[in-house]
Amino acid sequence: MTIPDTDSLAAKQRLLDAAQGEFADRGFDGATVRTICRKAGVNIAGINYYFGGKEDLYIEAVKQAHACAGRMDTFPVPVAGTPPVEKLRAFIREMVSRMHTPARPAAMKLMMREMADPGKAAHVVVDEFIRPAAFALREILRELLPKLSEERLLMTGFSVIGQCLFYRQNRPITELIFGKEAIDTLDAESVAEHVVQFTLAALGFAEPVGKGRDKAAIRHPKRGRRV
Amino acid sequence: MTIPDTDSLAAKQRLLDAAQGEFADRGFDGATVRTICRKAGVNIAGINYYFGGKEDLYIEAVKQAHACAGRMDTFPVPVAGTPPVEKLRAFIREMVSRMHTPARPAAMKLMMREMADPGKAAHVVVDEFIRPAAFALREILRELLPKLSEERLLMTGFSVIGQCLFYRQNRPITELIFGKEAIDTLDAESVAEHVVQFTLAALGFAEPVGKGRDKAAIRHPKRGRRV
DNA sequence: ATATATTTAAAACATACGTTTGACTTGTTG
DNA sequence: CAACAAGTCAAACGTATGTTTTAAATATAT
Repeated sequence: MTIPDTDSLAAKQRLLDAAQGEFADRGFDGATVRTICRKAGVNIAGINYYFGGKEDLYIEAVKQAHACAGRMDTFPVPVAGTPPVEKLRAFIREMVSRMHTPARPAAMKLMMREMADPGKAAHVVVDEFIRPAAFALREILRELLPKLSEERLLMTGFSVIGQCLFYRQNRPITELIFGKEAIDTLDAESVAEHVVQFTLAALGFAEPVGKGRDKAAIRHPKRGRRV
Repeated sequence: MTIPDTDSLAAKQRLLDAAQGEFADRGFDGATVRTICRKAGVNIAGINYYFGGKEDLYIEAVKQAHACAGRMDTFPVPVAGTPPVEKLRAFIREMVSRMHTPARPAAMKLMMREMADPGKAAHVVVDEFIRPAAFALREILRELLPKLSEERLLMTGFSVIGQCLFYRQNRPITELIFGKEAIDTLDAESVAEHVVQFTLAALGFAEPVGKGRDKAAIRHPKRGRRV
């Protein structure tokens, strides 16, 4: 029995990286083992040798992707006593930021693809990435709006997430409608600011959109409830 | 030259219907011409005979789908003089309704799939289905909030659409997270009501979520701006 | 009624895919 | 050195797919 040397480890890792890119760009069916192996500089047989088959390679690629993209439960945890409004603001900022300019675009792309129609690797993404974020948001909202029913709490969370996901899930379509240039001008900061204000206003913690003086209205609400 | 008789029309139409279902369920690559032909009760050669190939069949299926799903620019046009708030309310209701319980589920599914990663039939869907709706919404919002910049106008529209699309685009994932039962209880009416109130509150035309008396707050805003 | 065009049917074709095979190289161990 | 396992490689295998071909059946028009 030999301990795999650096070269073989590198081969396996190159395979995973190439797979991540190809699966992200073309999906499970669209990607071919031949292309992945060529991009990785590994022989065709390498996939079956190291992973046992295309499907196992895919699952491993998704696992690595979700690890690389950063886990949702590692959101910057606010210091104790942070007002819930600030927690919500931080959550939205982080969410929009990760959607807009992820550290590993291919990894994020692959994860989103797996979310779009969940396959055999979905539960991994959900368990370690999505669910913690969803529950964290729900707790923030519960703290913010204690009187809200569970159903409304759920839908309110969906309203927040829906806004954040929209720009990533529908970017190609929005570019087709309004032109690539118009969409490109919407940087992560602007989007985050907008979603924060839109959401806080909807919940009564900031001036309504179109009132007040934009960002100033967010930071110093005059009619918004205090927390 | 002969006019196609009813049987041949039926064969072509059966092919289109079967294609719509298969493409919707399995995507372009996942669907096979053999399965489509079998479901349509037509010989394998029929696809190439009637449409010239799988791809042309797909495009035709998408065209028929967008026609069946109802064109977005045929949204119930409000009577002249309708307050913009009412227009927005009607828009959201129609949008959520069509997303939640479409008249032709397969058709809607196929359209959403084509939107998710736009292919050769995307421009058809965009030109005749999506763009009119997007522009209509923008005009409603412009009328509602004349002072808003173009950029904010765009993002506000995205906030509305993002909420409406979320439930359809992410239903499988939400079911994985919160359980199928919890999601199933969110009927179209509840969702529409919530999105309407959330949005109107964000724009300053209704009570914030969690304040007031739910629907009553929507219909009789006390602090909301008058229109 | 005959000729022509249209439609249906079965089989074959060419290609691309995931996988497997078997030989060859390399590195470690007794 | 010999033996053995791990890694690498090119070639082949079996299968599924979209398409084409060829021929028969059916309908339409003159």
